[in-house]
This record gives sequence, structure tokens and C-alpha cells, in this order.
Amino acid sequence: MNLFAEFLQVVAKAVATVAAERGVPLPDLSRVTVEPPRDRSHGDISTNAAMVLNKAFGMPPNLLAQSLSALLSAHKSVAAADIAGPGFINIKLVASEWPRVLRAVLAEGGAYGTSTLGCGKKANVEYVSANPTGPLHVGHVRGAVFGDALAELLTASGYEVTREYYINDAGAQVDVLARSAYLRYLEALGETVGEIPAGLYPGDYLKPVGQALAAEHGTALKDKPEAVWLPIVRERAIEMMMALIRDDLAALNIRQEVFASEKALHESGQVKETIDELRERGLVYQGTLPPPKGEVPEDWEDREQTLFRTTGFGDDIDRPLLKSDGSYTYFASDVAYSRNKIRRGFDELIYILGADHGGYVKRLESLGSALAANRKIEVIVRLCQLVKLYRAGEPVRMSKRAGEFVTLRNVVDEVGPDAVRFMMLFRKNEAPLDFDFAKVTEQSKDNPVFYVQYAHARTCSVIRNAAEEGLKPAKTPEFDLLSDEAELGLVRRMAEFPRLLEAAAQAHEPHRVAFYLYDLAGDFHALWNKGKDSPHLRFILTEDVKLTQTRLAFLMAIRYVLANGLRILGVRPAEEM
RNA sequence: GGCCCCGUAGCUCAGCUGGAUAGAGCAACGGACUUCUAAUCCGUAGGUCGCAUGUUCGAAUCAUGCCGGGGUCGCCA
Repeated sequence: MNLFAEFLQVVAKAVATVAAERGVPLPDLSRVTVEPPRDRSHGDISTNAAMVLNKAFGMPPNLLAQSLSALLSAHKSVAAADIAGPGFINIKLVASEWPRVLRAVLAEGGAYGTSTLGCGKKANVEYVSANPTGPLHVGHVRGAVFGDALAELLTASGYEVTREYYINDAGAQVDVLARSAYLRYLEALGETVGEIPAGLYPGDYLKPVGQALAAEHGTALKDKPEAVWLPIVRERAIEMMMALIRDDLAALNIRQEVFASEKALHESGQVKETIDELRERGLVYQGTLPPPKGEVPEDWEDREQTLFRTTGFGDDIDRPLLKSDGSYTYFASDVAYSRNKIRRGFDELIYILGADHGGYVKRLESLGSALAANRKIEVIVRLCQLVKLYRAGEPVRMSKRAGEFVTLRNVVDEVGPDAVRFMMLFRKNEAPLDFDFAKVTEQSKDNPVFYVQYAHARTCSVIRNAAEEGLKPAKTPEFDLLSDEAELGLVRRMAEFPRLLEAAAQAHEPHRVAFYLYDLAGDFHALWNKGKDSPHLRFILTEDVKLTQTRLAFLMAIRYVLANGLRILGVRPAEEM
């Protein structure tokens, strides 16, 4: 149940009635909002209908508001519909509406908040997609968590979601990986390799690859030319690196179902096919690109390349498909990959990238329209800003040259997947984020992870304590017994949850769920503390069984909303702390 | 120089795609606190929403131009 969506229908009906009376065609309602007012004193639900539609009706907003409010106040759920300010209609609901919300939460349980907003559209969320050359590091964490939460949010909103990882297993970097692994192979055979030369990957994580190769091939690869061993070593190394990466992701409770290979796009001929198709459509030409505006790089020289006319689809410049030596660019496989996704039937292609990939947004978007054929493909790119690590206020230093970087594992092992996930989502994605190891493990109100988790644990603990005294949540609770402003405030907040999820899904902004939960937890803790001064507000009142049972049912409703929100963020709701 | 993101209270940030008197949390100040789970709570104060024009009933939000900070800019991935 979505209270605000229900009332949008009520308002729409009132609008239609007035339109019929005045002989005006039914106006477009897309700008009409039905939302909780910022200020409580303005009632429970507020709509801007009269201000947005007054032109279509050819009457001043105040007059239209009067007609609408007269119709609205006749509705059985409405206690009053007042006109305020420049033409807002503020609706006050009858008291019985709030028990209705709570009964709906209990009836829907884990499904409360879900919607059919997406109409079953197929969405592909691609995230992480780190090069398979080593373990994931802290820079990958935010995108990983964001992508995963967004996928969950869209699933809850009625999309059919595929979680996908694109493996860059075809470029020069995997050859570097292979050469690095080969040294480890020689090392495993007992040779002294000394320090790993600059330009190769020095990390210890390649030692197991060397050992595996030694075990599987013995000395067979040893004195062979690179052309012989490289493909073998490369394939094995990539395989093992991907296993490592999957483990890293699993530590964060992330499981993507599709791992798409760039190499496979080449081997299956899809890259060539794609370019041929574009050629047939006259979108490919030989040409040179202009140097960057302003400061021209010193080693700049014009080179002729095979270019794709992406400017026809909203890009700033045309993009190269073939390098000047005739080999494929990385972008060529990107084009083939986009085409591949579209052919798999996705309506929405969503990319989660790091902020340093800002330059990719336009070219990816242009591919959506260039390859859509006659379909409508939506390409949505979300960039995640940098995460700065702190330890008790001090920035954590990393030296890339020495090969020392904080891995995803380091972070997850230290603070746990739940805290990592919540903190990564407790900021909008395009804002930089500070992550302090000390703070996220702190057991205090200053730590939002703890604050929200504790709210959930508290609901569980009260229900447990009550059970020990033989008190169970009522089967048919009498929610009209809840009349304190703190209780009603909490119900109002819960009523907003479905609306909030829809808005968050539409905007592709899972952080809104995190902030909502923080507010909800705050409301709950406030009510709890009110019970200190006002014992009649406590949840367990042994002398009033009926009220206690109702409040326990109320607690269950709160718990559902907290748990449903946390599930979207991928944070496990704690039952005790 | 082009493009992208950011600029909101002393600090860290929200602000529901244009709504009403711009909100939280820290920090500051004043109170409460032997608790159904201890890891607190209530209140006060704090603002030229970077600046300037424009769009309209109405702008932190949209458009244009500046200012400041960050990122990025052919064949690498």
C-alpha cells in the first residue's frame, strides 16, 4: 500500500470531476504532486494540483483549489482539506487512516514498499568491472556497493535486473599480467627472480598463479619463446584473478550473475560484425581527430584512424574504432558490448563507473541511441566519487609505487561488510566520501550504521523480552490506541516508505534509502526515550495486556520497514548487538 | 581551453526532479538521565543556499554567464 499513490488517484478523480463540470478536456497530471508537507502543521498530505493546473482550467488557483478541496473533503479518509498559501491543498486525514497503514505494513511484511514502477522492464546494471589483474582495492568498493544496492532497489521497484561484470581480458594489461605471472612461475620452479621489474605487477597475489602453473606444466614453459607461453599463462592468470575478485565481492555479499568477457566478443566475431554493420550504415570513416583544445601535448601528431561518427548521437567528438596500426581500440569492444547487451533485450543499460571515467558518459550514451535499432534504450551512467580513508581522523597514506594499497579485503575484514555497505551508501554517489575506520565501528549515536542497526535490534529485543513474559504481538491489533505524537510521527514516516523507494529508484539514488532509515531509526529511538519520562509510552506494560500486544504489533511493523530498507542496501538487520 | 562533478549553519552533509518559515548530526550554550537493552534524551542559538542575471504564481533546485575546488581530455585500459 502506498498512501500517497492512493491519494494521487483521489486527487485525479477530483480533477476529472471539475474538468467535466467546466467542460474542459482532462489536463496532464504529470506535474501534480501528492506528498507529505514539510511542515506538520500543514496537515498529512499536500498537493499542488490547483497551482499546476489552473491554466488548463482557465481559472485562478484559489478558485480551482476551492472546487477541488470541496470534492476532496467529501472523501471518507479526509477530515479536512484546507487551502493555504498560493493554492496548496492541505489534507488532514481521519484518525483511522494510520491504523490502516500499520495493518498494511503487517499484511505485506517483507513486500511492503515494493512497487511495479519498472513494469517488468529489463535493466542491466554493470558495476565493478575492474581489470582482472589483481585483488580489488578500496577504490572499487564504493562502485561495487552502489551498483549492488541500485540493482536491489530496481528489483524492489519492479524491474527485471541483471547484475553484470565486464572483464577486460583482451587488452595489453592482461599481457602485462601474464608476464608478471610468468616470473612467479619461474620463481616457483626455484629460479631467483629478484625484484619484479617496474611496469609489471609486483604483488604477492601472483605467487599462487606461478605455483599453479609450475604444478600443471612443470618446466614445459620454461625455455620457450614468449609467443608460446604467453597465451597459456595469460588465460590461467586471468582465471585465477577472477576467482580472487569473485571472492572479494562475496566478502561484501555481492554476487553478480553475468561475467561478460571482452575477449569473447572478439573471438566470437562480434566486434568485427558490429563494425561491419556500422560501416554499412555509413557511420564509419577514415580521419584524424583534432588535438585537445588549449594545451596541446608535446608529442602530438595527427594520425589517421578509423572513426565512428558518434557525434551524430550526442557525443562531443567521433571515437576511434581502429588504432593507426589497424588493431581494435578498447572502444571498439565497448561498441560491440553495448550492441550485445541491447540484443539480449535490455531496455535500460546502467553503468556504475568511477569519477575518473567522467569522459565516458557521453560516448556510452551515444551508443545507446546509435545501436538501439527501433527500440528505446535508456543508457544511465552513474559516477561514484573518490573515497578517502581515515584512521581516527588521520588520512591513510598509500604508495602505489611500492605496490602497497588498501585492498577491499583489508576494509571488509576490519569493519565487516554491513558497516562498509551502509557507509558507502550514506552519501550521494557524486559527492566525495570520507571513510574513517574508527568511526564506522564505534558503538554510538555518531555512527549511523550502529544507530540504524541498533534500532532494528531494539525492536527484536523488546519482542523477545515480551515473549518471556508470555506477551505476544496481537493478531488483530487495535492500532487506534496509538495516539501519542511520537507514535503517530513514526507511522507517518512508515507511510512514506513506498513513495521514497519509488523516488529513489526513479532517480537511481540508493543513498536516499540510507538517509530514510537513519531518520526512521531516529524517530524510533526518540519514542523509546520518551518512555523514560512517560512510562505509559513504553512498549511493555504488564498491567495493560491489550495495549502491550498492540504495541508489539506496532514494533513488528517498524521492524519490517527497517529490515526492508536494510535489505535494499544489502545490510543484514541485526537481531541483537 | 573543451567536457563532467562539487560549492547549503563553525565542521560533515540531507533537501523527496520547481513549493509554503531551507533541515539533520557533530561542535557551542542551557537543562534532564539508577532506563522495557548500557552504548543517551529534550531545548536554545547558528544561513546573502559561491556570485549575477533570467525563466514564473513560486528558484537551493531549471537556463545562461562568471568565481572557487576536484576530475578528465587520440592509438593506454
